[in-house]
Amino acid sequence: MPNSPTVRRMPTYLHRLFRMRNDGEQFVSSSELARYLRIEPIVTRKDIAMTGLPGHRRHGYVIDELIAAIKDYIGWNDKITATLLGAGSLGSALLGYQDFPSYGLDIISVFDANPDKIGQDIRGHRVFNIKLLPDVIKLNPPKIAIICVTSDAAQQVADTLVSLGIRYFWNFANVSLQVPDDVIVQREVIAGGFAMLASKIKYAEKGEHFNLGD
Amino acid sequence: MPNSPTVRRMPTYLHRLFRMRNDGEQFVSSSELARYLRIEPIVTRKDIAMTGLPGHRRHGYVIDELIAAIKDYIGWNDKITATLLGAGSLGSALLGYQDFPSYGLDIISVFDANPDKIGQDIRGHRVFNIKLLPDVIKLNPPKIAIICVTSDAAQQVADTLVSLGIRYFWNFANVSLQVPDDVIVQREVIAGGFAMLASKIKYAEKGEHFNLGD
DNA sequence: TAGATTGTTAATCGATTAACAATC
DNA sequence: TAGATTGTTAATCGATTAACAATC
Repeated sequence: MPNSPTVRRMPTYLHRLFRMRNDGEQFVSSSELARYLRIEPIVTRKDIAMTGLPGHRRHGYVIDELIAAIKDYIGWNDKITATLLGAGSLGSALLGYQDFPSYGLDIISVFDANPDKIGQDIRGHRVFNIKLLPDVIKLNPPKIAIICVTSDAAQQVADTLVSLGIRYFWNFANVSLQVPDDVIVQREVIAGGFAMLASKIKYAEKGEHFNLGD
Repeated sequence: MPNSPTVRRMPTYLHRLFRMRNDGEQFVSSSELARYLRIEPIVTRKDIAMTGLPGHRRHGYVIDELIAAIKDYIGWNDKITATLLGAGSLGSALLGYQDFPSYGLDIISVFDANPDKIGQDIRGHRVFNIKLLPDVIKLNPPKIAIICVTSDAAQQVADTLVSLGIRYFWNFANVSLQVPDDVIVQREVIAGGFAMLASKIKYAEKGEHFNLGD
């Protein structure tokens, strides 16, 4: 039932709403939020309608209520525990992502195969030897696994995690993980974003026009 | 004219095709690629049709030709020069991204405001003081700017870059940049991916069903 | 009241899916 | 020939956009 374009716009609304709340504002209109995202106000109204929150004609939406409604809609009121696989550059970057706690994401264990990394403390997280994966996960099972290992290693690590009962993955490796049907994988395709930009550049320079889209 | 879902699937096809080529294979069928991405073969055929490459009935597509056609379609045969703003954890992670050169992306300058970072060498790139931005950019103008500074600083940095003539942005900051209409911004919304996963988890645990989607 | 804003219903658009023809 | 695969055309589905009614 979650609708992808709507859900993906939600964090951007939230970011703006936090700032407005900080500035002491109480109400926001759909056109105000839409202008910031550079979309049509009707899209924003439809998005907000998905959360079930009613607005106030003539005044818009109550910012506090809207923040709560959006957070609830995208599941950011629920705490989600995670294990991070791979403490390389991308993994370390995610460990330093200040916003994660406010998203409800709590990284409770970190693994790497590199002896230089094992035992180290990265941003407050002790890095475990990936050989200890089964033991640590059994002792302290996370809800999701964040895959930041190399593309070559990703499938094997995923297999182990599936066998340990992990059913949700956030995959930053540049592969499509092969998992059982009841396992949910969210892929973060950084190459896909760059492909969009590169092809936009290519067509823009040809003078062709196209929808901005995502 | 580039179609978003199609373009975003292209790097995943490529990844698989590189591996197949490595294994010495010459032909690939749409159903083979589709199985890997867990989509319907007709989607793959439509995607490939966008590139204009004809296949061979009974045999599928010639892998070498398909790689070339996809790379051309998403602009990965053209070299794109970039400047990186922000050498924090995410910026450093991108500097270490081994795949970028094969995407045609060449980071030619790196900037940061942090005195601890300035002058340092990060993965072979000297970090410049962001105060030197105008001088360095004028001397060696990049095609795109990759924004990895904090959300607070992103808009100001973008304004400067726009005034220096940069017209393409890849934005990893969690804000919607306000730029002139002729400037193209590709946003990488990591929070959006997590929002998708979190709401999928929420609905999955309620026992509700929904399209897997992205 | 007039005006601004939400919210509903219908129309449009674009992407996916289905059916099947073409052909190697 | 039979079978596998591409490729075309039409149908469906889902998201966006448009029009406008409701109401504070």
